[in-house]
Order: sequence, then structure tokens, then C-alpha cells
Amino acid sequence: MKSVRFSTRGRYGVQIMVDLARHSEEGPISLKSVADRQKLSEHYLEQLVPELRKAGLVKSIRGAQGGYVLAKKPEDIYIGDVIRVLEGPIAPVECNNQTGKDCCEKTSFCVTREVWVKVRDSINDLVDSISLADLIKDADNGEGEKVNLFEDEA
Amino acid sequence: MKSVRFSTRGRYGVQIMVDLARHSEEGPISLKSVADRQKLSEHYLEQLVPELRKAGLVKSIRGAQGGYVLAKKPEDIYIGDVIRVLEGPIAPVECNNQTGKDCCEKTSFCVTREVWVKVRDSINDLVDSISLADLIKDADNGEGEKVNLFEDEA
DNA sequence: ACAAATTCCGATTGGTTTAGTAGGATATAA
DNA sequence: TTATATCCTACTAAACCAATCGGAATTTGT
Repeated sequence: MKSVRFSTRGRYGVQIMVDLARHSEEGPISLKSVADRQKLSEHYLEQLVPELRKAGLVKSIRGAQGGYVLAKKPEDIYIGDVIRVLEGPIAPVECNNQTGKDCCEKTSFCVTREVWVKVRDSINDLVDSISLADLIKDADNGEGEKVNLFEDEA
Repeated sequence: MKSVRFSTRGRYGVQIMVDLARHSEEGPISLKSVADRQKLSEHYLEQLVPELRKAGLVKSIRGAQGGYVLAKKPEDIYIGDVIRVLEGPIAPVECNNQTGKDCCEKTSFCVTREVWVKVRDSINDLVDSISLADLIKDADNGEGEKVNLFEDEA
């Protein structure tokens, strides 16, 4: 049981974009080559990339020798956009009552709301501060300081 | 489609704890009264609270006129603990390969990892900085500045 | 003209997770 | 001894996830 997870959509999305950024000099990149390099299902990626295209993050070239290219420079693409396109808005909880009125009176639910708002803002601020260029640069330099994703292995 | 969500477990858990904190002078608080005030299923809460007890966050008093009380002062209970007890560790992604070795070589997956690590740390730092006492105090003061949880309503 | 490569699109599926519900056993105050 | 509680183990309906399947449309190279 892990909480506050990104689904594969957002994770793969960022992988795809980084892969495209790294091969951006080579003309259109086929999903097949991305899938091979990243060890992902090409068919599943086919489901994701069109959404990135509709959002204006990549461009597609159809037909043989076609593929995808970034629609903007890597330094102008922030992973927050990639994630939100594929995963929807980052919203750690929903309001009970969509109107927002008549909710949050007296009950301690109202009190807890501010927590979720802060979490949401904190995540959004973070992912909106990291561009594809930042990620590529880190990879070339540090060679990935092997940080540990798991709490229990600290 | 909303991403990076807390489940009801963590959300209700924080609600319960805040409710207990607010009524901490009244002796043991029955889950029934919490459920009534918070408009939640008592039976569902019954599933959550024992986990908080095992984690040492609340104490239970069985039998008639029994209920739950906080095990510590509200200023010593951080919502990060409540959330992690009920939702498990906050881990926005899993590693492909639990050992950590032989993963993250050359592929851009490695590069993206640092993103998830930062997200994880940022959330943990935040929830570990907010105590129950903080939440109650805010409720009494600001009366809840009506922040908006939804991105699209900004 | 044709074959291969490729994006594009919709439907289906198996598995997991979520958010409970059901039903009772145990403990205690009055 | 009854009403009020916690405690515990199953079960379940619905939603969601991560694909897979099958094929249509588009373009390049021969």
C-alpha cells in the first residue's frame, strides 16, 4: 500500500518526453524506438502520446519514417504540464460538495482541507519548476546520485 | 481523473484525529459521535481507528461509555504520521526493480527518478510539519480562508 | 502501384484497489 | 443484565489501471 502515487501515465509520459528530448536532433522519433529503449509497451504509449500532441507538447509526423518531435525546446517544457495532461489535475482530495458552498462549516473537514491544498500547491510548484532540459542536464552531470525512493530502506 | 490522490483512509484519518483533538477534554469519544459529526460511516471508521491505535496515536477504552482518546498532546501528533499509518509510505512511484541495482542504467527512467524523489520528500516534509494543534488553531482563528482545491476553478 | 512503417482510434479485458457493508465476538459501565 | 462500545474477519460492488487487440488512415521508399 503506497499512497499519493502517480500512475504509469504520468511516469511513462515523462520518460517519453525525456527520451524525445535526448534524441531531438535525429528527426522524428518513432514510438517503437522509444518503447524499445524505455522497455515499455509501444501500444500503451500509443495511447498516451496523442494526448501530449493535443496538448501541444509534441508534434507528430505520420507515415513511414514518421514519429514524434518535441513541440518546444526542452528548456520550455515543464514536467508539470506533462503530468497534468496525462493524469489530470493534481488534487489530493476532492471536495465533498462540488459547489464549495455549505461545505466546510464547523466540521473538522474544513480544517483538514488546508492540508490538502498545501500538498497540492507544493507538488505543483515542484513539478512546474523542473524542465526537460533540467533533467537531461542532471543525467549528463551527476550520473544519477542513486537516491532511494523507499522510505523503509532509508 | 485526478492524480496524486490521498484515499479516504488518510483523509478520514486526519478528520478523526482532529475531531478527537477538539473534544479531548470530554473523556473517551465514541466512534459513533465522530461519525455523526463528520458524516462518515461508523463501521468504516471502525476499520481505520484500530490501526491508529496500534501505531500508538490513539488509545481505546472498551465497553459502554468507552471510546478513543489521543495518545499524545495535539501538538505532538503530526499528520504525516496519521497519513502514513493509514495509507502506507508516500511513494509517488515504485522502482522497476526492488533491489535498486541494475535499474536506472542509461535509460531515461533513471533521470526521471529524481523527480519522484523530490515530490516524495516535499510531501513528507510538508505533512510532517503540521500538527493537530496547528490545524485546530487555524480553524479557531482564520475560520478557514475558503481556499479552492480545484485547479480549474482558479 | 505497392509494401512497409508509422500514427491514429475505439473497444475489450484481467487484475487490483477502493470504499464500504455484514455479522458477529468481546468488554465494560450503569 | 442490558445497552454501549470496541474489536475482528469476511465479503462485495464499483471504479480504476495497465494494458492488449484489431484495424483504419497516412506517408515514404522501391
